[in-house]
Amino acid sequence: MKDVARSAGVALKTVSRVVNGEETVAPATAERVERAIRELGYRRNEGARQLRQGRSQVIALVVRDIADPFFAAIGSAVETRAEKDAQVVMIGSSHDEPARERDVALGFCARRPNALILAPIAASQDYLLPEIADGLPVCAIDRPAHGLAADAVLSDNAGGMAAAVRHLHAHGHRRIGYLGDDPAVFTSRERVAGFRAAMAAHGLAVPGHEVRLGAPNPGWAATSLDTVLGGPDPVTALITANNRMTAEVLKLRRDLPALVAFDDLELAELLTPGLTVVAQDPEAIGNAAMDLLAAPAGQPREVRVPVRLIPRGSAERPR
Amino acid sequence: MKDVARSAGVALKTVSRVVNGEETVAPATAERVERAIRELGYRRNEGARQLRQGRSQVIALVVRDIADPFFAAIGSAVETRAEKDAQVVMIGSSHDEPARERDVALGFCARRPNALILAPIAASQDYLLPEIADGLPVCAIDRPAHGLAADAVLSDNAGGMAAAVRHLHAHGHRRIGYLGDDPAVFTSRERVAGFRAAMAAHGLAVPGHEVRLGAPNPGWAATSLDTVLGGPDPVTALITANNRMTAEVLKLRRDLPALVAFDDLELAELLTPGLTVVAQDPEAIGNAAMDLLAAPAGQPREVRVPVRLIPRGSAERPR
DNA sequence: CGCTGCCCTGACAACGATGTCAGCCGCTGA
DNA sequence: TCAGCGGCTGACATCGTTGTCAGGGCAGCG
Repeated sequence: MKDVARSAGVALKTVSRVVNGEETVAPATAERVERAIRELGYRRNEGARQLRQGRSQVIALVVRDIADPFFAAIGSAVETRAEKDAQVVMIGSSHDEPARERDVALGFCARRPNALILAPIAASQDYLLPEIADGLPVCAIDRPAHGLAADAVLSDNAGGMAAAVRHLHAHGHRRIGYLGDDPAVFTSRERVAGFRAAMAAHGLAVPGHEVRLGAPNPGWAATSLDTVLGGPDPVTALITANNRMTAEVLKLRRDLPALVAFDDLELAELLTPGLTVVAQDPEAIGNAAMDLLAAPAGQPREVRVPVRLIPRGSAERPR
Repeated sequence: MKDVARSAGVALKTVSRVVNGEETVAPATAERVERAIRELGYRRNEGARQLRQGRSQVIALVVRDIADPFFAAIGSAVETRAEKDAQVVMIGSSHDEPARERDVALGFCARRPNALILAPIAASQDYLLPEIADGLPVCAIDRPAHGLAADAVLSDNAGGMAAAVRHLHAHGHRRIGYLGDDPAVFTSRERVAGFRAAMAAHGLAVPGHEVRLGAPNPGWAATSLDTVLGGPDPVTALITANNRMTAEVLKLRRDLPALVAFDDLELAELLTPGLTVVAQDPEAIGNAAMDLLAAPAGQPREVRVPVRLIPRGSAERPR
């Protein structure tokens, strides 16, 4: 900047004005400065700018795993929105480890981002309290944050399960098995509660052994499948409540009963039969988070993003 | 920092020393400072640090689309490596638009990252020359950069096609159709050249109409399929050279001939039959890029990352 | 002609951290 | 006793940018 000023024969401040497109510079002067900028290949140092102005034009995004298509899609939506305001996105993954969530989030905070979007894993995010006190807007996605007042954008988990049950019921199923995640997980609790409520609303019983909640690993998936399908009176339909469980189940058996899966999968339509899913809307989640952050409020807000049932065959015809 | 210094009764510089873990601070003093840091919730401002030290601990990553599983996996690998050095990752997508690639990359450069990893789209990346002159290490991935001397990490495209042809040949196929991307794309040229070379090496002819190169949209995929499968003497096997073409082809027909697809797909093993692919190794690409950037050299280097043929059924049994 | 007000420009301090260098203190050894 | 040294600490300048404020020049008006 100093070089530009010297080359154009003006003061630093004038270069600053030109760079920022302020109106109060004489056209001839601006022209000289711009030529110098081009000739010298000058580019503003955003770090210094951030130092002077307080916050950098950066959105920090902490997800569970950026390689997960769901979070990758959220990242894509956030990035598209950020770009409109000349902001950039820092992305980090917690890999479902609380300590890593904290380290990554605090590492981001040290860069003084404009806002933080976080998919909470840890039991508490109170480590963010100093940052929030310092004016950092925080928005939780996928699950609510704990230990602090932050906005949250969540999928309509219960509504999705209601749709799944309604769909299966409409296709004649009365005994529906449910394979979900560990109930320690917030979304798992919401989904299984939604499932039970929907079953009750249809006057359907839910025997204990037909709801299986646990970590979606191959072993647990296999025993769970045996339990719900193996007895004298097996279920005629199945709901898998997350995509890892869905994948395990599909790998284990070709002769599954009617199936609705929570979470869409790439190529789900190419399977035989096509996989009927309750799809979350990651773009909408990312956009909603950006909306909340753009319009700060005194009170923490919660946005529920609709999910959508996509019939593709696996739940519609008898096997 | 000023508050911490006052609270601990020391000078700014001493706080700085403690924060940076320098040895020359008396244990009692360090203890006082650390307590003050905890009590005040002080966190170093990385922007200011960057200003003083020249570069921030940031890796900039520009991909074609972060929602693409291939690039998401690269991002994940880069992030894992970066985290080890307390670096963070800024990710942006060019969405295959040259202007956007440039804007995103230069926006990142303004943050003075430690290094830039870029999946080139534009005809030239010479807009980066000033940054490189300023000491920014740049590494291209997926495709080489043009207009500047930069390291590159590329998949072994030709080797992958050789493996595909070898595999199909071993399973008795002599007439192999090839559906690839627009030859304006670097990887497309490498792959089709690899295909032709491998066919020649096996003494197989490649009639012109059996190689179809174009943008992987539904219309082009349909006419291409008709061309290679429709004549009096249709091919008995097919290679799809990128995952979008693969998806289009799979959607169009159930009764495909033997098929090898370049690029792995989520759930490819669950299709009927399982999809035989030549899988790229995005983690290895991300890691190789980080390796190159960590060990700068005078000369630009090129790393070829091996690909791997994964037989899953679509190429192994007659249909 | 002098005053007012506007347009344009520049000097300077400040953002938060760290590199440089100087200085204080107590101890060692002659 | 005192020079010298090593361990520890602090004052100050600096990184690149922008907010604040002051001031020069000129047109318009009385």
